[in-house]
Amino acid sequence: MRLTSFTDFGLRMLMRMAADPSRAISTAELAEALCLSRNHLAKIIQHLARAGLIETRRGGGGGAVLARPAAEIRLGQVIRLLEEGQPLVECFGADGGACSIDTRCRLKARLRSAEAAFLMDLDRSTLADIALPPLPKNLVVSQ
Amino acid sequence: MRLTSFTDFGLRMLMRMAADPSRAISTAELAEALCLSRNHLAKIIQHLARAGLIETRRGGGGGAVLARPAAEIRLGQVIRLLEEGQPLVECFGADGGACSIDTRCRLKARLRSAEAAFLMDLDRSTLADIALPPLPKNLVVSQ
DNA sequence: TTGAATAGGTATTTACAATACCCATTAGCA
DNA sequence: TGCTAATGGGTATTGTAAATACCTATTCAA
Repeated sequence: MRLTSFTDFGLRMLMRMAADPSRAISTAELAEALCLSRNHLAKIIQHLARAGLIETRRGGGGGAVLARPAAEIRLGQVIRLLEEGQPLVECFGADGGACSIDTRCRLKARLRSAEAAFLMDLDRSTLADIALPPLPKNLVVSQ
Repeated sequence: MRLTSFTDFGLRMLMRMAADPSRAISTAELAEALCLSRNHLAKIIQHLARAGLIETRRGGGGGAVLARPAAEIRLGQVIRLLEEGQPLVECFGADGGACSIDTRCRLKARLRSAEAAFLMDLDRSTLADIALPPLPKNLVVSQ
């Protein structure tokens, strides 16, 4: 069972934004903080923005801000979003009709149930619960 | 969130064995039934056998049989086994110590909890619950 | 003792996540 | 009204690990 690094990084970005919700953070700043390419990170930002989780502003002084209070953003929601289009097993995918077992398969329902349990458990927490405590300015983060 | 095809096929193989638990099924037969390469499938068999879930016998008339009654094999158990060594996120892996957030990370615990919820939900079912009903001999499975 | 089957290592292929690059667009500011 | 800083978004490339294939040794039954 594996989440994509897309999701992994998305979560870390949100954790950082939640630590200082009033400030707009640029992709460049986030990329440096997470030791990640700015371009890749920008893709995740765009995805989150399109989903309405964050708001972005272009131009000087621009960047990304949480669209809602961190306490109103549930973790399950975030992961559902970032993992969307990633099927748990092949036959859950868009074209997953080639299964020879098909209708007689009693496994599918149980996998779906377990997936729901996974997400529901995460929904018990919000972004506010995992926000990064802001670092003291003089503390250097070792890479 | 994704399971490997290794796990996917492993489950399907077990479903089939559970449908006819007294019979030893050869890898060749299973491979044909699942439209899968015999070699690849053999790897999964070996893994399951080493874990004690099934027993294999070489020589003529050999094959694989469930080592325990299907009703005693829980699905969570199977998936834990087949997915072993597959970390949910990078920092859960063996060398996942390079995280800049590290000790201040309050996400890890929640992910672990959700993963446990996923497996516990699956543990509510056993192999017997998802055993394939045996196909009538005259019915051809379309590929 | 022969043939059918698993055991298991190694090599190869392939798919896709991850990354990099480029240019358009937008907004603030002097 | 330019200039600069920032995102938007497409496309191309790379890298890695899963998936597959192949080969040979070993084991067992008849």
